[in-house]
Amino acid sequence: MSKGIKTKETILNTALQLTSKFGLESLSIGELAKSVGMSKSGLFGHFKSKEKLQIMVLDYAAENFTQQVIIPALKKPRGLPRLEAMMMNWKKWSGSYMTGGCPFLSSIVEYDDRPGNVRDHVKLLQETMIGSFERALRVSNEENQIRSNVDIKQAGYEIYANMIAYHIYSRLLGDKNSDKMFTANFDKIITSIKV
Amino acid sequence: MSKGIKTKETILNTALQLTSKFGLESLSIGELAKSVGMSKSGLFGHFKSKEKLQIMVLDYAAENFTQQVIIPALKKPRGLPRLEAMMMNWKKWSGSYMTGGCPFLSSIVEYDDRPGNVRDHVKLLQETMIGSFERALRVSNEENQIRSNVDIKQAGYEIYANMIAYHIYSRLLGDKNSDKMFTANFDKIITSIKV
DNA sequence: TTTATTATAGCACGACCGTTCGTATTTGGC
DNA sequence: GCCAAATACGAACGGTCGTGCTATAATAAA
Repeated sequence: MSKGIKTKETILNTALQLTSKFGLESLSIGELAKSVGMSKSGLFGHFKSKEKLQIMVLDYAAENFTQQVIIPALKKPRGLPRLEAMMMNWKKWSGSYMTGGCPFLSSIVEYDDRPGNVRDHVKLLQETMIGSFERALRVSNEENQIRSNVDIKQAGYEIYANMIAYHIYSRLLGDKNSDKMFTANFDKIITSIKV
Repeated sequence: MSKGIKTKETILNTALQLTSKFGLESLSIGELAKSVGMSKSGLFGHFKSKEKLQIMVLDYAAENFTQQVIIPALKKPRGLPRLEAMMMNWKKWSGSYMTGGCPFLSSIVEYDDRPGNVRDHVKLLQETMIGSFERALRVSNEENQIRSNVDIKQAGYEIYANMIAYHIYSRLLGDKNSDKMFTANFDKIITSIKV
């Protein structure tokens, strides 16, 4: 492996941490270079623009998400157990950034009203994630774990809602019951669709 | 009324619109002055720092929220009808900013990991809003509209989750069914706690 | 080891940031 | 209409932003 992509990895790793704390927009090249310990122009050379850096950070986070949340869940039985594993993995993953929260959430909100490549990319990644949940739900349907008339998109929406709310309750509000409420709500959603 | 607070009102009005689109942090004094049509230093004189401007924008938005969401709902009967009215008013209110979404959401996410006055203020305002929902739920309890063993904090959490998810589904994902899913989820929550 | 390529640093650029200051203009009370 | 107070302006400050350019240092290929 060439040295180039190795430092790139280092940069993205630091960038992801900063993003999780300050958001994708506040991620500045100068500050990032300082954190990594290299010159601004040296770092800049790896990405040809700030926008490309942002998108690479998003992809890096997505890859991270897949490895930590999706892949391990595939070891569980198809359907609901797999979905539940995803939830638990996500909770652990989003809490694993000591200084910040889910690296996507800030990007979601920052760019939801700003057309452009970054917004498109954020949107794509969120759709992919929600798609994973919906797929698990469809499989649950095939396996007769949930009622056949369940509205899968609606269930995915509710699951997603639970994740975001948990994030805000635990991070902004600092509610010590947020873990309990997250689990209770997820259980409630599952109970409402189970056969 | 003195001219000073009249222009201040104008400034805050424009600032709120910009905030709803770009977030509190991206709100720059120069850009804001240009939008309002006055000099940067002239505008700056009304607020003694950027942080004070940000907090005033938050308070202005909160006042706006109270007037458009809470007050009108008070005309409805106590308890659940009032809560439902709040939801509908909020949906209309958060969609009333043509260019952006709920002016709070961006601030919530931007500042959830950054200690300081802005964060404290955002937190306070969110707690106040959620408190309004919880109060309506407690009244619903007194009026025997919901079961006496309902966990009010949990119900407030779920209602809040629905609001945030609706926002993201409609704004970022552009899902045309988000209205339907929002209503369906709210109804589901209410049904689950009703007597 | 020499060579070609890649990676990094240093410097400078124009633009914008929040903020301060001195000065002009406008306003409201008398 | 006068005068003090409130309001607005223009210019400038030290910083930081993203982004080029050029030259040097480290690496990979020959």
